[in-house]
Amino acid sequence: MMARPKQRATIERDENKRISIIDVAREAGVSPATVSRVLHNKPIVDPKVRDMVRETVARMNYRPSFAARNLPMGRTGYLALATPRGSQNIFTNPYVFPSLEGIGKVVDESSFHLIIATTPKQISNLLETHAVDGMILIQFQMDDTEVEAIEKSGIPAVVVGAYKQDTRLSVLTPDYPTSVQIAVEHLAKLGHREIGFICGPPNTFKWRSNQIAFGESIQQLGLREVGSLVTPKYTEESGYTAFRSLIEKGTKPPTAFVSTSDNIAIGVINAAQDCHLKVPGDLSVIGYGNIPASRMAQPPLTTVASNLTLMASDAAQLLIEIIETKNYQPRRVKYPVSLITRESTGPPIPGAT
Amino acid sequence: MMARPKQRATIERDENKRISIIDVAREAGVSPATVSRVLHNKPIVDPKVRDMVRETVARMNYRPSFAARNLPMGRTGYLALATPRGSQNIFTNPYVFPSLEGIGKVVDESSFHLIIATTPKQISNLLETHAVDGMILIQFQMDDTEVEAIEKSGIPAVVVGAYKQDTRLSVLTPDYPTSVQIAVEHLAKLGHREIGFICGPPNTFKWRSNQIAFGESIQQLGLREVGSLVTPKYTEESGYTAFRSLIEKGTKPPTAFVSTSDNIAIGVINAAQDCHLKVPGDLSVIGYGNIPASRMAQPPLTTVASNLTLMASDAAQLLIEIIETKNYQPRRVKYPVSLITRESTGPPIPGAT
DNA sequence: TTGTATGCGTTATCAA
DNA sequence: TTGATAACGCATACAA
Repeated sequence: MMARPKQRATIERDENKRISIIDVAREAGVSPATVSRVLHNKPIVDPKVRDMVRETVARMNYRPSFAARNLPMGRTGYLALATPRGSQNIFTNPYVFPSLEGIGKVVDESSFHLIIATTPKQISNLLETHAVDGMILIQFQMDDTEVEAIEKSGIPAVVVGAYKQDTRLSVLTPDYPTSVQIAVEHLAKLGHREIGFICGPPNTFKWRSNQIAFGESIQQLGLREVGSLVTPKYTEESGYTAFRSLIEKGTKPPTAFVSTSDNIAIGVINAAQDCHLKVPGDLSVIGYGNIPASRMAQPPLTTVASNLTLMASDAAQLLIEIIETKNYQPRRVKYPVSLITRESTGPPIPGAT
Repeated sequence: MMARPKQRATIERDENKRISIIDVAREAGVSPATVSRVLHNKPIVDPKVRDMVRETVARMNYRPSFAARNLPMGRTGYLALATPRGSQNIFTNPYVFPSLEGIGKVVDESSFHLIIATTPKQISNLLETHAVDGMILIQFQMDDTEVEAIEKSGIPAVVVGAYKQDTRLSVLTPDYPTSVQIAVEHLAKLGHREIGFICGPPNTFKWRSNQIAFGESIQQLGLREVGSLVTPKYTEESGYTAFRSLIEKGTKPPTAFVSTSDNIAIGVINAAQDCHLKVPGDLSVIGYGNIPASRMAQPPLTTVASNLTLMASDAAQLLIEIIETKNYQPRRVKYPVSLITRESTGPPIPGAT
């Protein structure tokens, strides 16, 4: 009863139908298994047969189906780059492109394709349909509800950036504490005694460790923390507004700010200049991220850089390794950061205004 | 690893194994077919059975496999956004994010997932493995060799931007000729009589139609074309260098430039200012694209805008329609453009320098 | 070294 | 209304 005769015999070729490995096998006069072995360069096949099959494959212009090939192996062959709020204005989110470059290099040389999910819905769809074998997570915040779903989905995932301690995911992080420390040290060396900290929104994973690092650095160098600000977003507008409100409240600003975001730092500089303060004479500002806009700022922004492209390519590599070896041991890697000195920092000039 | 006999029967649940529709069927005491019918809300199923199956699905937290579900339908369920040179510096390629936003909206509401291919290799891999059902093409140039492969692959594809006439692909294009025309008219109205054109690299699809449109506009308004430039890239550096070399050759520049790229225009402005020319007093400049940087430029750039997000979402919608209806009739749609007047254009001031 | 047979997880076509 | 069962296109134990 399983020998149900096929409607179509071999006589007529159906133009609409995809050509399959069976067609190739029949044409070459071998079994599908042999064709498969040739396609995968298995050594246990007769060179003559191999060449003949290869010729047939080429002549018929046969390409295996990606989905069908992965199905028996219990995988999809797709990875995802997941980043909520990803399609926002690029000035507020300049982190995806460098990541894409790093991931692209790895994907190029792998057998995987790359999905991009830039909305919560796309991310949860991916999870629910089992449409990817693993995920790279970028720019997630504590209140992004998808992290919960990802954690308990069991899907392999690698986080680039700060993330919680108690997790089954692997995490590749820039050395945020050191980034704050070298920023503070740079300002101290220039002669600043009163420094403010701008840490961005508190609902981010890096917030707490940065706060602690700043406090410690300040204390170690015998400086005073003055005029620190909290901003609701990592945007220029956020930084601008925060500084303006500081001034409007009549608070005397410090002589320097350390920000954990270039965008915020640029906003602060603009606000300060609009308040007729000279940067860096009256106010020095350090950012974080070394985004393209930081180089273009007036004055060009001193900032702390990490190699996001490298981190992303390492993340992709690690993710593929996890998928292929099924070694789900979470790993944590810390990446070095470096200070890029430009013109937004300098010695404080008392009474310059 | 395939026909490996199961060590354990139904008694103990194998944690490593994905739960399949068969597991659910067995648990619910029905056939897989019935479960499938419930999942697809087929009306021909007994309400009691339906509810019971739904409950079982929920209890077992069962999610159908995306790949297995699409395989019998002869499709993959994935679309691709393809853009060569995509991971370059975001300042030279600010077009992908708005596109991503538009496409994301459509993908969110569809049953498709979105692949992103930012290198030639990723694009050809996609083609060769049949890993996507269709492609959206952005920022392709005439000498991108992949267009040839895409054309003859037969895969459904929609191009956003300029593209050749003789093609089986659908094309959604901003109205480039009008963009040039309104730019020239704006300058004429301000009193400019000698205008230069900067059209970017000649190996792009929009080059020729733009050139023609500029010539016609100039002629119709009785103006003179002076000091037109060709740049090898759509970058700030390109624009900067081109203008500097004009000056260094001793050529007297026109009083205004129309550029087909914001990046180039910004580069020209910087070069002019470095040559001690006032913008817009000595030189007015119009760009194209309305990229974020155009608003931040000093002075803010007058430019021509098109709605890239809308075009991209329309492209995604059209692509899905093509795939689902199998109507491969190529379509062409032209999208309106509008002038955004900022401070980089003004009346020419003779002898201002 | 090669072919056969089975499984991957689902949908669709039957027959019951 | 439901249940077997054949595809979908491929990879791979196992037999030959």
